[in-house]
Amino acid sequence: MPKRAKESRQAKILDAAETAFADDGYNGASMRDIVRGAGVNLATVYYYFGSKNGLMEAVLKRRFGPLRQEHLEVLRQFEREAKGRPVSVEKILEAMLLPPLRLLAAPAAKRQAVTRLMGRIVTEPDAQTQEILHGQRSEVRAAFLKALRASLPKAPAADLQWRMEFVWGALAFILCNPRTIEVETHGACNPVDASKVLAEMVGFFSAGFRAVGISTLMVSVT
Amino acid sequence: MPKRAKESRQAKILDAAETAFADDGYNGASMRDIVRGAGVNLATVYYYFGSKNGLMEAVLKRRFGPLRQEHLEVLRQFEREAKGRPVSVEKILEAMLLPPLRLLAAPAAKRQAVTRLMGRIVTEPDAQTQEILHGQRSEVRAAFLKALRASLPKAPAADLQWRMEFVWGALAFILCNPRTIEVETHGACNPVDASKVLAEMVGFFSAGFRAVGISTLMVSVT
DNA sequence: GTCTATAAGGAGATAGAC
DNA sequence: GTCTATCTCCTTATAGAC
Repeated sequence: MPKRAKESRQAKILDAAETAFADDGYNGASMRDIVRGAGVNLATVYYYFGSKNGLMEAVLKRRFGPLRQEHLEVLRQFEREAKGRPVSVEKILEAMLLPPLRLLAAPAAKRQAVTRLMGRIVTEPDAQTQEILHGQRSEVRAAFLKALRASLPKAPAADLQWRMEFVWGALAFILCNPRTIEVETHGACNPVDASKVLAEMVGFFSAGFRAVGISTLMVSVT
Repeated sequence: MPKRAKESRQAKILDAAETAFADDGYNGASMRDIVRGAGVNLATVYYYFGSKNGLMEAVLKRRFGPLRQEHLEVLRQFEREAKGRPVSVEKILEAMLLPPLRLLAAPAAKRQAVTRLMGRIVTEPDAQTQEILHGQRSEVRAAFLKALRASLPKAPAADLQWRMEFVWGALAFILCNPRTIEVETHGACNPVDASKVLAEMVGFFSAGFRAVGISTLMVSVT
């Protein structure tokens, strides 16, 4: 059996699994759904991936590995372009948002599954899943936090961290259910138009970052 | 059997179900887990709620109904206080964020389940679940959008809608997994401190809203 | 490497006694 | 209203032929 055929077989399984996990979640998707979608035998999946958990792990690693790399590469590229000066908040935000949003511009068939899975995974408190991502996330977060601190040296560190969390949250929300957004806004917002989304997010969040520390209102929560 | 006992029985089931659904998701939580947590017989749940889906519906309605009411009430209160003038962006944000964040300040035992369930539900693309929330969400969104348009009359409507989606997304993220945030920020961010979170969010997002339309950068996404 | 067949158990839901 | 017992189906996973 040639190597190309093997790889295509595994890729088919990963594609089907990605779609199924994105649609129904880890527990909701069954191995039988997945093998039906991939057009392979049930035992084949266990031969290649060992277990349902192993399959999920492979699905996540295939996507989040390259994404992490791209995140770090784009940021480094902007740092090179800045030639020693701190990178602007706008550029940092672009580096945070562009790699994931680019997935929204992927071919239609795969697009929805990839992004929904990503958005979903971020808010899925399942311990095993979280652990798979922890290492990658920490590294990316640390890199962006460092860039933000250099760019906004006067801002308290905790404020920057909070704001970064808000950005990740908004991003996850967009990725997770673009359809809902389109429906709830009666078509005014079209999440598939990635460059528009990027522009909106950068404009919105950069203003927020630049205002850090300006107004600190306190409200009692009772 | 006195009415009080009945209610307490149903409430116990709802509490256990809320925790289970928040922990493991709809598909991951089993009816047997739930009855174990509630200390009741399996058949009791079917007697009161008919099916697993009916139980989920009841869980959601118990929380989202009052939340919707509170959202609208707080906004109306601020509108009264503004005496005909538009409500400030800061106040609108407070009205959006305070009711859900207040749940973070609830008694520790229930707190986590309620907020995680809410955060999770928002990003759960399950069709049935989404439908349960659609009506409530539309009404709340419309009310806040109207207030925002009155407060920022020069801003393009689509921009305001995008920005509102970002706020909901960030909120869902905080509610969903406060623990992850605490861990990933090495304790710098403490999501349980609701008034701090509110202040951070209002400060961040109000600056973003006020900057609407100022800078519209366009980046090619390729 | 790929298949069939099946093990072993958990799921949602219900019938019917009390 | 509450319980026991059970039905039926589907789940993950594996053993073993080819």
